[in-house]
Amino acid sequence: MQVARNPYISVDCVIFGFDNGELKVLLVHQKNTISGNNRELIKLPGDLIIRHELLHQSAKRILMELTGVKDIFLKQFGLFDNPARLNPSEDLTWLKDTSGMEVDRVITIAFYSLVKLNPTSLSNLNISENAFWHPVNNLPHLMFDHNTIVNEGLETLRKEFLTEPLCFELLPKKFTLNQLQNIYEVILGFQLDNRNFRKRINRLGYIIPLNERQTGVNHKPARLYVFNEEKYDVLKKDHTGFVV
Amino acid sequence: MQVARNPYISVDCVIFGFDNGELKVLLVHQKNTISGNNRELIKLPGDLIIRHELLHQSAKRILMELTGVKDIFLKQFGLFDNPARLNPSEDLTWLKDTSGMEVDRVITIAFYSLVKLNPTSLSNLNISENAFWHPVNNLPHLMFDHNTIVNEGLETLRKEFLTEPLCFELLPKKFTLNQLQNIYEVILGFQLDNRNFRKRINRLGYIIPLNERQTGVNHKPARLYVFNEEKYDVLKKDHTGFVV
DNA sequence: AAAGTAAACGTAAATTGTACGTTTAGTTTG
DNA sequence: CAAACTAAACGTACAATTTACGTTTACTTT
Repeated sequence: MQVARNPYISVDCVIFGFDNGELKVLLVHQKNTISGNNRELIKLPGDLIIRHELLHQSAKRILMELTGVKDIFLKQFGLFDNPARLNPSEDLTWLKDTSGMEVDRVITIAFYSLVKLNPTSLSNLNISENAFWHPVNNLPHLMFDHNTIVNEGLETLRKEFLTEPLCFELLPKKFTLNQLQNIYEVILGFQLDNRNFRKRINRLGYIIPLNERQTGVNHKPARLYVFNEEKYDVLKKDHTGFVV
Repeated sequence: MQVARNPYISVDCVIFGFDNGELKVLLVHQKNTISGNNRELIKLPGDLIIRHELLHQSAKRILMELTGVKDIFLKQFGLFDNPARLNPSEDLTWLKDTSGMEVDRVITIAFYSLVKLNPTSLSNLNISENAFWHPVNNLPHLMFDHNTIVNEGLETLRKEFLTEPLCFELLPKKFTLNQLQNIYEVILGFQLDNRNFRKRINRLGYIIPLNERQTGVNHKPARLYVFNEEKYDVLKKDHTGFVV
């Protein structure tokens, strides 16, 4: 803790990981160094900000230190400022111990992100032995108000998933329609009709079929597609989609 | 400035007012008390937060002091934390003068709201002579990064307007379909076909026709409708509306 | 009584949504 | 090498919604 922190403002990151059909969250197992307290402490990745640091930078720094990942998209989605959100006897003691500062009230700004986990990337977080992925369902008890933060993050993710092309964060450059459909089913939480899904995708005009096919599968190989962001931007511009 | 402030965190409010077909923003004209500076200072309603205050409370307090309005819905939509957002020679001087504190960096949390302006309510803000409504188009130069904050607030408003029943914030309990349509046209910024608009509304199932009619108009009086929030909640629950 | 004004109803074609059945192209197995 | 297996890919019929218009109705003003 060499660098000067701001004792009033922290950042917490809700990093969702899509792991082969299951949605997970990145958590950190905090070694409990407080004397006389033996409870397991689990929390979201987060920290007090450094004095003149941009909050996006704080979030990136925290993730970099923890996982080694750079260039992750991060979106601010919430503010948690209830003065009672820190348990005075436990959380504040912990904060004082680890930050070395007098802390009386901390507001936290929450960010979320969505990354894909697969054998070659993040599934094995060797960088920090304290970080681990946990399914979003059946979360353990987290420190502070972090259970609430995860739930609001999940709500935000589902909402944004319907209006932003977040799905492509989870796909390789070239993907099959079934991979795309699977992601929708996992995030939205229900099944879609494959035949109607294909028709819808083909109508969109910005998910482009290639003359390439899947390899290494033991059945008819599927056609590969790419997302054309330029076409997306043009076609979405005059899309009203108004509901009420 | 008797109460202890937190010198790192402020709140800014982007209050949109719907004034008979025109969208306005609430601004405050700041009397310039800094010696040797005669520029007009205009800004959003905002302030440093009080030490242990909830940020929603800060926003409500600021609006109450300024306009006398209570019970306004407020939604956090943004975070503005660029250390360079305050002009050191001008903005920081002003902040130090008015708050009486040493200030080196202030992050601000932005909230927005939407209220209706009409002769009997807020159009004439007698409560504070410094507050005034200004059309969202052709905004003057505002202090700090407040022009940016207004623009992002407007973007958020338009987005949320499409998925949340915000329009009813602007309507009396009983309203005509043309009043409803007018609000959509002003906020979204384009015209709608009246006949198709009526059909869509009738299909929704939560905007209920009454056996009452408009009075005091010099043409065929329109039927009055009410918004049924309970039906809305039920009907919206299983509305996927997914777009990709 | 006629003209003016906005409300309210209606209709036909195109597009999209929904619920299914069938065929195709590859791999694996006997 | 043919049969079985697996998932991909195509198709069809009907319902619901969207889109672009024309027409009628009810009230006020001249």
